[in-house]
Amino acid sequence: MNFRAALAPVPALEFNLALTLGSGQVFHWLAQDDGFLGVIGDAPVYVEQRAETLWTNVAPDLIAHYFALDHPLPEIYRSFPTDPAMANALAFCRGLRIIRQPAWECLATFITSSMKQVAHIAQISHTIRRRFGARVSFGENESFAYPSAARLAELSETDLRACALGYRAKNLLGSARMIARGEVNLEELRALNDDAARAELCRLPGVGEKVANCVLLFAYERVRAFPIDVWIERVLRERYFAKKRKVTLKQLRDFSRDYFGEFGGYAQQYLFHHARSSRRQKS
DNA sequence: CTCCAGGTTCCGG
DNA sequence: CCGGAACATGGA
Repeated sequence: MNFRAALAPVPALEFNLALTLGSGQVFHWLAQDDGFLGVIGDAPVYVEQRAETLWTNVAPDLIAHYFALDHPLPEIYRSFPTDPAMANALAFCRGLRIIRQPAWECLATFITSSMKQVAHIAQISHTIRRRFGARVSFGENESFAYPSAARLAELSETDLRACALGYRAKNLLGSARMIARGEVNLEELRALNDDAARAELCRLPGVGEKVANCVLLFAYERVRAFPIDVWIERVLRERYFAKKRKVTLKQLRDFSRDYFGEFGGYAQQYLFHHARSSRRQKS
């Protein structure tokens, strides 16, 4: 591919690109050549990793910001609790970073994530992008930006159900319309503390505590947010409450908030990705 | 065919 | 606050 001759370098210490893109926090990147093809906002992006350097067609600053290359991983690792489950997850996920996604596309994809496998979420994301998003390209590469809330707001529920969304179509449409009308302002959320921002997100249809925490973590840099999905719930019950009979969701929430600390979101993502990877290996 | 997937919402104890 | 049920779809 001729475009690869013009790639610019971005220093990237303590970073594993493939691990980060494959960890279930973002869903639209596709493997191409020795790297990945995707979109950041409206910019078509190719990025590949060679040792401790990323090579890309876009501005290095854009890449460094999106992949959160400024997050202090050594400090984050030191903050992790020292228990066997966490140690295994860290050994498996070293170099995985929590990235900074654009808020709306992160929110929208997690609204469509409920009771869906990661592969399905990616499939839905690509269908919505291809049908309703702007086509962007550089050289021979073509990608599709995620359609804005205003764009989705003008569609019908039938249009979205045709993307295999099922009951999630109503939620995505309802949220897009509330945001398009200005009833919820995703930019103003940045000024709020975690609890206030979470409460604001939960006003949207299809957004409960888990989805709100994913959005806080993956789009708002709230690295303490600890989403509890079926995988993490299993990990917590099996590895941290092994002896207990009845453990409620509230107990799990309280425990994880206190136990995993100021970078709990990182701990959560490492436990999540490790659990999911090792489970799929077995079967 | 059955089971499950990065849940949310509503409803009765 | 807690447990159950309904809600769509597709892969294993």
